Amino acid sequence: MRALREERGISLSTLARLAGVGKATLSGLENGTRNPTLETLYAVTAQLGVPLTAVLSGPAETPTVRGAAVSATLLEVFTDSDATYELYRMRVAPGPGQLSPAHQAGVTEHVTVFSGVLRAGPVDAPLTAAAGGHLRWTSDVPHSYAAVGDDEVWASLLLRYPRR
Amino acid sequence: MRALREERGISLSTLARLAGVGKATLSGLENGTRNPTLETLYAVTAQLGVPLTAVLSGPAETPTVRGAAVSATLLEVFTDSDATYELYRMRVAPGPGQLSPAHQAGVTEHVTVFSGVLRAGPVDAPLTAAAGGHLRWTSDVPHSYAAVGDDEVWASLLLRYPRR
DNA sequence: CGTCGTCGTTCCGTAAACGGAACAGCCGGT
DNA sequence: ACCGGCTGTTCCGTTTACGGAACGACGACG
Repeated sequence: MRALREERGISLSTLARLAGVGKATLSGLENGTRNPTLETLYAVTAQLGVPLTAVLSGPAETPTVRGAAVSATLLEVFTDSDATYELYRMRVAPGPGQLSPAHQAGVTEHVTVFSGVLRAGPVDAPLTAAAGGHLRWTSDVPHSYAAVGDDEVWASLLLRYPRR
Repeated sequence: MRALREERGISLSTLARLAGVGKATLSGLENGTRNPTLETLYAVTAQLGVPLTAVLSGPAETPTVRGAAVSATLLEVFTDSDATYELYRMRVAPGPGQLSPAHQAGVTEHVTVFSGVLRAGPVDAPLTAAAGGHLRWTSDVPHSYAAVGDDEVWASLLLRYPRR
């Protein structure tokens, strides 16, 4: 935490002012003598430009399963300027589902389901998620997308390309 | 958060006892009327068997306006390992809307609406999007989220932090 | 050697998060 | 209808995290 601040070359006083927290708070936070609220912690991490998870010792495991594909309508809504991320809005119609070939190595797919039930992932071991669920896998193998049941599925699809 | 508990079939009272926190605390936590300390949050998530990152959400990104009902619920679904992107699933309830303070300079917000009509963006010049629409703005100024009409809004929220 | 500016820590009154208890609502059994 | 046990919410006194101010330490400058 302190390291994050120091490698940016800003003082405790400055960071406290920028983040809108007291110096006493930030000092105690860096020394581990306080038990911060989320609000406080976020104010500081946001100012440092890192997500909360960057300062939490949390495991944040990555249950990487492989494969998945879209049998759906993809609407590209955003591509990052340096093209390492692509965000899509996805609709999967009821039916037999669709297959997607393997992407380049290192590509990760993130799917968040908003309505319906989606079965997606590697063709040999697909995952299932209902509304609110989130799936993740590395898409360097063939993968599939299918709506479970009679309802269409709406979801967001985020493609993450490896840093070049 | 509440969903995590309910899908395990345990009551609020039971979880509070197992996690060693007060029922009032857990109740307020699930309803977004508290700003929990890390200690409290960890006690609960550890008992649920999920990492802290599984429930990190709204209060941090859109700090709960004290005394007011929270109208936007954020569920973090994914944080990139190098911490330049955060993907959220967002629900905005009908009502007066919710304000979010300015983020650090250079942060861009991307919102894709899945259902309902969302009015969001800088407080002085908000944008509107219906299902399928996409909004984007730089979030270094205060911005707001509000559902237009009587229907709740479901959307994805992508936060892009500047490359360091 | 004094003075100034900034560093990070500590003190302290205030605001709020905390746990326990009391509460109303709902069900199932008698 | 009555009760006992459960649900989740609200009330309230205690604890504690909060920010502002005061503090000593250090370095730069005259």
